[in-house]
Amino acid sequence: MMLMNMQHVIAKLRHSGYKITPQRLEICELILSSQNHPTADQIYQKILRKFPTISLATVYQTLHLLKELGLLQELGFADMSSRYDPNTSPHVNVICPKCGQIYDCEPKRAKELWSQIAAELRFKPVGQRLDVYKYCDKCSNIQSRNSETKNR
Amino acid sequence: MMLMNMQHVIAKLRHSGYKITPQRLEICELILSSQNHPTADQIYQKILRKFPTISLATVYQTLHLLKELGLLQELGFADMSSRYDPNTSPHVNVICPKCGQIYDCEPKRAKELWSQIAAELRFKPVGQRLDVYKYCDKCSNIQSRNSETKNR
DNA sequence: TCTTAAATAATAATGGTTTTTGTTTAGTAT
DNA sequence: ATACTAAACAAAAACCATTATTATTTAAGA
Repeated sequence: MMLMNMQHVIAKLRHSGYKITPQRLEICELILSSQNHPTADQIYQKILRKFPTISLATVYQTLHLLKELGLLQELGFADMSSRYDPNTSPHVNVICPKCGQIYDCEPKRAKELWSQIAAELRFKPVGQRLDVYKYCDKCSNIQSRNSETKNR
Repeated sequence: MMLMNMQHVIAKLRHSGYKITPQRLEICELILSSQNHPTADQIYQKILRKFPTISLATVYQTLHLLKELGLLQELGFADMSSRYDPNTSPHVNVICPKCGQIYDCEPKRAKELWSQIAAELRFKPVGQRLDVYKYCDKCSNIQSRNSETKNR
C-alpha cells in the first residue's frame, strides 16, 4: 500500500471498528487532494468552509487515528508544526530549511537505497523518513543577500 | 566535516566572532560524549551538576547557535521536542516509534546510495535526514501484548 | 425507531520553546 | 594588570501548538 484512497480509508476504518463520519472523510479528502503536506491548522482552516462548527481538536484526533491505522505519516519539525503525508512508502521529502515548503520526490534509486539499507540493518523497519534540505528559489535569493552578515 | 570535536568547535566559534564561554564548551562536550541524541532538557539536567545556576534558555540559545554554525543537526519530532545530533553527515537514525529512543547507524552503502540520489535530484542538498522506525526491545514486547486490542 | 458507545465541539490545560529584562562576563584596548 | 563594552548569561514571563476534559451529538446495530 502506497498512497491511500477513499475506498481504502473507509474499508480500514470499518474493519478496525471505527465509525465513518463526514468529518473524517472530509479530512482524508483534503489531505489526499493537497500536493504539499498540510499542517493540522491548514486542514482546519480549509474544512471550516464545509463544517463551520468543526473543532481543531477533532482534526488532531482524526489525524492521529489515520496515523495509527498506517494511512498517513506525521512529519515532525523543530521550527514548525507537524505536517501530514498520505504517502507512507519510501520517498524523499524535499524541504526548504527557511520557509518549510515541502514537495515529494520519488527518485528511481530511493526504493533501491531503502531496500539495501534495510538489508544491511538486519531488521525490517516499520517505517521510514527521508528528508533533503534545499533552499527554494524564493528563499535562496534572500539567503544569498544576507549571507555576508553574522545572521541569527 | 562529519563529527565535530572540541578543537573544531572552538575554532569555529572564534572565527565566526562568538565568545568562548565555559557554558558553551560544556554543552558541546555533553553532546559529543552522549551516544543517543539528547533533548535540550536532558542536556540541561546533566549540565546542572557542573553549572548549578545555568538557565535552560542558555542551553537552547547555545544549541541554536551550534546548529547555525553547522556543528550539529536538530531533529524535530511530532511531540514537539527536538533532539540534537553532532553527526551532520549522511547516516541513519534508528528510532523507536513508541518511546523515541534513538541510535545512529552508518550502513556502508548509505553514503554511496545517498550521493546517487542527490545526483538524480540534480541539486546539492544543504543537509539531509534519514530516519528508520523500529520498535526497541522493550517497546516491542509491550506492543505485541496490546496488539490484539483497538489501542489508542 | 431505539439504544448506546463512540465521536464531536467547546474550552481549559499542558509543556516545550522563545522572548524579555536586568546582570555578569569574555575579549580587547589602555 | 585594569577598564571598557558588546555579548552572553540567568531568571522569569510569555507564547503557542498540541492534548486533555466534559458535555452534547451522532453513527451503527438491535
